[in-house]
Amino acid sequence: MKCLRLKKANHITAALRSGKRLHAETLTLVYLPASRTAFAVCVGKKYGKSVRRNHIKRLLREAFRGYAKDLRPCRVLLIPKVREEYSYHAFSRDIGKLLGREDLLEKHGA
RNA sequence: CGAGCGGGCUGCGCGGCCGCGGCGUGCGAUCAGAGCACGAUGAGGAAAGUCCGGGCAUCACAGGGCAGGACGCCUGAUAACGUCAGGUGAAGGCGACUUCAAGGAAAGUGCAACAGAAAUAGACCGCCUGCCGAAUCCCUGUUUUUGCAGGGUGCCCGCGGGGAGAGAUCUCCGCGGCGGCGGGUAAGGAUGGAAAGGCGAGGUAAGAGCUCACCGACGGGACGGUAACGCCCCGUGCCAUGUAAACCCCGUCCGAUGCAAGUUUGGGCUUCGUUCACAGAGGGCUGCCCGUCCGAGCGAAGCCGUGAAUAACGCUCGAGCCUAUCGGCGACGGUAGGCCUAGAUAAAUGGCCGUGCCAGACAGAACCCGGCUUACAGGCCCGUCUCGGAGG
RNA sequence: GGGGGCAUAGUCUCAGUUGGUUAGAGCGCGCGCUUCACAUGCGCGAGGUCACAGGUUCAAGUCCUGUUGUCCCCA
Repeated sequence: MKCLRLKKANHITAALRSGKRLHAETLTLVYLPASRTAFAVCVGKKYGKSVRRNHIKRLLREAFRGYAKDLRPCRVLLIPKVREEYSYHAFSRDIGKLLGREDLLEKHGA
């Protein structure tokens, strides 16, 4: 799971510049095919104070974790949309929907 | 029973599955890593605001003066403090108790709008009193002014008594009013945050600390207390308002910068230097001055930019925590025993299910401590505590 | 993480003296005049919890303390 962290600043800016953007009800997902799978979450100050921001990041990581194993190698940014309430279920459902639509998930066992 | 006051504690619990941070052990084994398994461990009372105080680090071993800043009843605690404890005083509350940046306004300067007669100082009204009823007022001239001269307007009202006169009326005295001028006074006066100690009595023409009692103020002395201060006695007739979170004075304290401090390792370029001495420029040490250091020994300084806005160290054992005991009213300190309790770097604590009354407030470590301040759902405990009601 | 600044009318730009009684100016907005009409010009007018909460003072936009928002700097 450690290897999934996307840290390099230039990687993030490259993904933001030339990656493909997918929109869902609760979040925006940006991805760029790469040799290794890595992801990052974007939660700035506009989402609230530190406790609230940390909570959003945890929910996003937890939701993405469920799909990481089956993902084709690419770099992914997760950007939530500002709203009153956040939940694990909504994030998980939307990530699954977006990844399935782009056919990024390998058929497990195929 | 009701309403309060003060103090303290806690800050969802349990079970299951999946997942995260660094650490240890083992496996693994590379150019360097990584990865896997197991184990214990992993946010707060405020981690927050960054308002104070320290440690620590660099600048110089932390220097002198000015400027600047902070604090301000007393005593103590402490590494230190603007914090804490115990007291003093003042204000508030029936009370338990609470609150207070609480030195100096006779060292000096500034400010005090509006209102009000008057604002740090006085006489507008009023009160009392003396003289007067062309008192006065207006104009002109003159004079430094007071004033003087001339002209004009104009000669107060009521009551009582006496006198003169035939009467109309005139005149004198007393009292009162009205008015004019002068003097006394600071009792009273619509204001104001503040009005020349307060209140009562005596006193007086009216008044006034003018005199007296009480209270207050000021000065001196005795006693108690380490002290702030308290209390008592004596004296002074009483005199200078407020503001120092205005400048200021007095006392105490403060070097600057802050872990993005700073330390370690490697590359390139430029500049300086010629080993001593002197001088000048520059830079650092604080805003200024002084003073001082650097400017070297084959190095130094500056810049660039790569590793690298992903290196390592600093980075967690510390004025540490827990228990017992002793000293102290207490803050706190001593002794003994025990314990090791996050160290991340886009940054770790979450998700789902079950369950317990309710879906659980404020909120997330970033070098570390001591405080302060601010935010906070709910729950629990303590007290010879206070007030009110009822019963015995 | 650490250090520092700012907040006054309408998401505008700013004054406001040593605390003093009515918080002003420009642009904008509204109305009227001018024009055939518009622009310009002229006149009049509205519009303020001085970011919020306490305190000092007789009196606070101003002084002090806390809170909130916003901006800048530091490897």
